[in-house]
Amino acid sequence: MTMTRRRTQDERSAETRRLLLDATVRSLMEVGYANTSTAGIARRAGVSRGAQTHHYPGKMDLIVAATAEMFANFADGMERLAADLRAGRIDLDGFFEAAWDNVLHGDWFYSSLEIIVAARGDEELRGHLAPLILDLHAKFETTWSRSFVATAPEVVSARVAMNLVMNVFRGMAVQAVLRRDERYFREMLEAVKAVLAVHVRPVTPDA
Amino acid sequence: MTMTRRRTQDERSAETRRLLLDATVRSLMEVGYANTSTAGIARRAGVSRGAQTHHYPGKMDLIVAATAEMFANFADGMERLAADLRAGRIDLDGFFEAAWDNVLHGDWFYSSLEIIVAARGDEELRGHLAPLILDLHAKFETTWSRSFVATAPEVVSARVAMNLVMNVFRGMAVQAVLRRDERYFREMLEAVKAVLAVHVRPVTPDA
DNA sequence: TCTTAAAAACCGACCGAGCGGTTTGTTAAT
DNA sequence: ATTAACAAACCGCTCGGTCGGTTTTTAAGA
Repeated sequence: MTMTRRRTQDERSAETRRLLLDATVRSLMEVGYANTSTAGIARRAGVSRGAQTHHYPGKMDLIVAATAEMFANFADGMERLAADLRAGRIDLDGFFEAAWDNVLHGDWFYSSLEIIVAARGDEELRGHLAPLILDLHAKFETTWSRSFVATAPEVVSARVAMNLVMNVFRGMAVQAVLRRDERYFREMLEAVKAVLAVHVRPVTPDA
Repeated sequence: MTMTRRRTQDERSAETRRLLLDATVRSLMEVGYANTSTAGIARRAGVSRGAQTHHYPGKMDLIVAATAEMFANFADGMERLAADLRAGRIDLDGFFEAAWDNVLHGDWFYSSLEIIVAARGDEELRGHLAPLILDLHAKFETTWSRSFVATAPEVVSARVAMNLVMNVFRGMAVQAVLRRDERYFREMLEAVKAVLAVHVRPVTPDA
């Protein structure tokens, strides 16, 4: 028997919740928000619908909880990447390459795009998501301002530079849905690096 | 009676199709793709469901037809704007302001965002939309290359510069869903203008 | 330690609503 | 008379949400 006998209630809850949140993100990635159903999530999680409704009574609860966790994971990942840059383990070029790869191939961007678009016409969902986004954005700014200094802050501040990059990445990732052109995106990425190098440079390890 | 008697069949069809396509875009704007239904479109159009199914048998037909028309309208609007720039009726600053206003407050961006996101998980829809996007993009490039020249083409070509701007606008518009901050977007827009002015300048009227 | 009642986790059937699509019938143009 | 435009009822299906019942864990008392 591979069965784990007598798990505590907390363990059972945590396991089920984990399966459900992972399945929610997977469903958003695979079929999008419009085609994501509570039944589909439960099926992907390998959990009964009863268990799902017990832990997350409504669809909204699932989406919001999954989003909150996903955002936290992404903020952590970016901070780790920026820490590598500050410590000199990677250079500016490697930082942008990794960040873009994370946006394009990670779960975060397209999952959040799905729920952001869904939130546009859903007052309640928007109310739940707005604070999560604000929090994520604040974390980004902290990470970025610790990692970069502007060369000419009066023209383009470090904060504005960060948002420019984020917005270019966002736009590129949206475009990538209907335009799978590796060369085009490489060209764009190089241009972003070239343009940004003028306005911002990574902090040098002062040790 | 305000009734128009004895309209020709073509007139009746054109009118009904127009009402339906307009209603489709309105529905996408108001409730998003996920909550857009054929019945809702017919209701918005003030047309019976029978008439709707007669002209556009499936939901896909409505979406694709409305998208095609919307893209064409947007391409025309941009070309008109660029023509104003080339003719000296507006300056570079006015061009970017109008373009951004069009993205943020026009129907085009958010409607197309809805269907692009929906297309990500829908093979058939993607197949219908991809050529429309390619066509729109080609028109953009023509308009842009007639209106701008790169100052240092070997670093950032005019084409790349255009795509950078488009992608920044895309990203900003996505962000605007959950972040209604006029000052922030003004700041970003000024930065885009400043950064781009280095790499590109409008063609001067040669007359 | 053993018993047992309560609580929590879990299960699956059920429901009304809304969906996209089909079909049958009616009105208007040709 | 023929055809296109329009109308509305209908169908099978899936959705999110609800609910009564079962199993597992927990905790209190003998």
